[in-house]
Amino acid sequence: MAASGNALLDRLPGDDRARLAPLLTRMSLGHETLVEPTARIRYAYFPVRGLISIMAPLEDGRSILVATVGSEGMAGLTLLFGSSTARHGIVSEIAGESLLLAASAFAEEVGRGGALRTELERYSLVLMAQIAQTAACNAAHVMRQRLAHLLLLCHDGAQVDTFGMTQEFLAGMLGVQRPGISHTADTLRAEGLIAYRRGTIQVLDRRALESASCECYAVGQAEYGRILG
Amino acid sequence: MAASGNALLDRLPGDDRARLAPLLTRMSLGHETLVEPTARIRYAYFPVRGLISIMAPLEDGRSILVATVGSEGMAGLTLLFGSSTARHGIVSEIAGESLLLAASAFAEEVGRGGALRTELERYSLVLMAQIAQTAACNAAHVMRQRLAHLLLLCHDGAQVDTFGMTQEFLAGMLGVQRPGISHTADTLRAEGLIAYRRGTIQVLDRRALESASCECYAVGQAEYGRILG
DNA sequence: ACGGCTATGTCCGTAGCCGAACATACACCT
DNA sequence: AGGTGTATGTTCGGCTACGGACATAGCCGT
Repeated sequence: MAASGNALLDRLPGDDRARLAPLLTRMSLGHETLVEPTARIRYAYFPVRGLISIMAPLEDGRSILVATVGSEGMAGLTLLFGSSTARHGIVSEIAGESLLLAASAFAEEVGRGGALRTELERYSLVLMAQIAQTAACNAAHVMRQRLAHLLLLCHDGAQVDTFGMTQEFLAGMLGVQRPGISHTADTLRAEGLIAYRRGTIQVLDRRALESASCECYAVGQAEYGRILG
Repeated sequence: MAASGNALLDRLPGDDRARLAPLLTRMSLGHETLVEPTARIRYAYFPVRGLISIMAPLEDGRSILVATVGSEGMAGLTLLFGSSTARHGIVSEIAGESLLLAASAFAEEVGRGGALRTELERYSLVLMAQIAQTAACNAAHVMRQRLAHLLLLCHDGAQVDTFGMTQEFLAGMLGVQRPGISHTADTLRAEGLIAYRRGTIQVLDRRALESASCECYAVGQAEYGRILG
């Protein structure tokens, strides 16, 4: 069977994948909200390209990024533990494609206690570590580091150097003012790390971007490798 | 059977509790580190009094609070998903008592797929929501709100109005400078919300403390009620 | 009673970010 | 080609917290 492009699915044994394959629907996602906070989660999302974000809503109307999901993971993980009501927003931030599995089919599959359940339980550890790292990051690191971190995640998700992303969206995810992003992005551009124009960002020097980022990007990668690699 | 004092355990059916009871060891905890990051998790901790914190380590040596565990929860939750290596520090911040369950006995019990496993899977949703809220909180709220939030959590854990806690520890948990806590705590004292002296804090006006706190305290309570209440 | 440790109070200059407004300029649509 | 909407650039004062230092004072030991 051909690889799906999603790492969680592609690590499953052949028979599990064969059973799941006909239940998966491939869908193109732009920049759009997939699930609003407090809404019902209708699907589990397995990205193959693009970037999905988990956003925590605040009373003042803002929503802050707490984790991202690319082709290495799954969005809608609370379904695994029987909760089909979203506490957080699930937003497609970078256009791409995802494999969708209806909540009912998902529940049936993980109820079998097979490989997918085991895989997702481990993935939940990774996600929890990522969220915890974000919490520490938001308390300890400055905007330049956090922006570089986020751009690396975007770069990974997009799987190409150039992807659609506005400063407005970046500011919203980090919970900072848009002019702050404008200024910080400008220094990254002046240093040759990135280029951008009206809604499009291009990564020019990924290595330097990793240096500009805080440790949190590397920590996330390492945790994934430690638990699921 | 008498109530253990830990809400997770006390919600279990009688036969599950009877099976677990002889395996639990009651232990007094002061202000001490229970598990260092990267160390083996030897026990699951079910607090009955006191407050345990989950701390995310940073490269610079600091550790930031990402969640707290009181008598409503359990520390060492990664054991549930088969990970016995701690990514985060587990620290007893406020003296109290916990029921300890050895990792091997814990694994055997949750391997049965009984009530404890179900309960803990739901609790993991609560914990994940709490960590996500901390991430948003650290990005969006000022020190006064965050300190009030933390003091409320301490108050809940201690179960009395007066408990041992230094400004140094508070500063470490929030990832801020100690003089900042000194100044902020002073304003709370001037307003009559708390009193303190050398390592001891007293909550005088809990209602006002809730008003001074950000929404994050109430959100945490609500999520617990929604998922486990 | 005394000395020493630790917790707390206080100060200062500086950095980072907020909050808000306004100016510019690109891209799309007609 | 022109108009419109949106993305980006830029400025400003003000506030919060940093980072580091030093002073005070309560508590514990001997």
